[in-house]
Amino acid sequence: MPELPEVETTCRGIAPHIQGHRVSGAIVRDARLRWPVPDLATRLTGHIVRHVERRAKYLLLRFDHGTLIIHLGMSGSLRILPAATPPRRHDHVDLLFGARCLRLHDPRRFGAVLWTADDPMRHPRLAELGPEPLSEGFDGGYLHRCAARRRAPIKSLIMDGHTVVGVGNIYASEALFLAGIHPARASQRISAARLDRLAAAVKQVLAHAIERGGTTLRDFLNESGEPGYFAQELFVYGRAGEPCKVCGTPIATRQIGQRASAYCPHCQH
DNA sequence: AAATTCTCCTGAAGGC
DNA sequence: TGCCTTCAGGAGAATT
Repeated sequence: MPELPEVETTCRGIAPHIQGHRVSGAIVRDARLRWPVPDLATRLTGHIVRHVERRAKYLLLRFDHGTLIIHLGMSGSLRILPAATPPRRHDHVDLLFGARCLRLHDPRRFGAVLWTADDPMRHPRLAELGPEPLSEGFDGGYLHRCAARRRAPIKSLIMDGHTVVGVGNIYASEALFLAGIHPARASQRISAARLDRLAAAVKQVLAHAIERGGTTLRDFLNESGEPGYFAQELFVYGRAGEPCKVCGTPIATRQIGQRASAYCPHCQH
């Protein structure tokens, strides 16, 4: 499940291999992703990838005549491989660069490959997104304004891309633990001081994970490509029933906004 | 407007 | 061993 740190790591991993390189062809083996994949061969062959960047969990491959927008969904991954590498099951899309290719693998097909000839930031998928969590625009004050008069659980609020992008279930859970805030607490009933701590915690867990992802052996030229987080560093996510690492109380879980949510009943209020 | 529910899809895990 | 059921999960769409 690619979270923001993994998408960022993917972005950094593939950029050196395709930025400034000319697309020599494309193969769409299965166009049935979240939305139908457009005819990439016709659209991209002969064009040069000018820049690779990330916005939220979207990867943007900028060309002179438009931008390819890629989302990895729940199970997607991108790798740089020899173009002749036989495709495995669920290898849906190849962007060819001479002897190499950028290959999209996505078993659950929740991912997306979209094309826009206009400013990608105005694309319907990107236009309404909130600030990047690691940007200056995201802080306690901003979160406090978002939380005002909102009765939704704080966990739902920070996982909503309109509030802030890239905070998935793992990092929302971990950040709320670090901030000592119960995931189900009504957003409007949390003090500005505690929201300061929450914003800081979100930045902390994401920055740490990105740092780990960047320093971990991730070779986009070969296999590898494991999750960008480390189970032994998690305080609550995936630890239901296990003792809290701080106080020893068993970690509890409950459904919040259709998502499993783990928290420490003693440390989080 | 805000909140909630439904939906997509497959691999993994659990039950027997 | 193997078949069947259940479930997770990002985020858009539909619904209340």
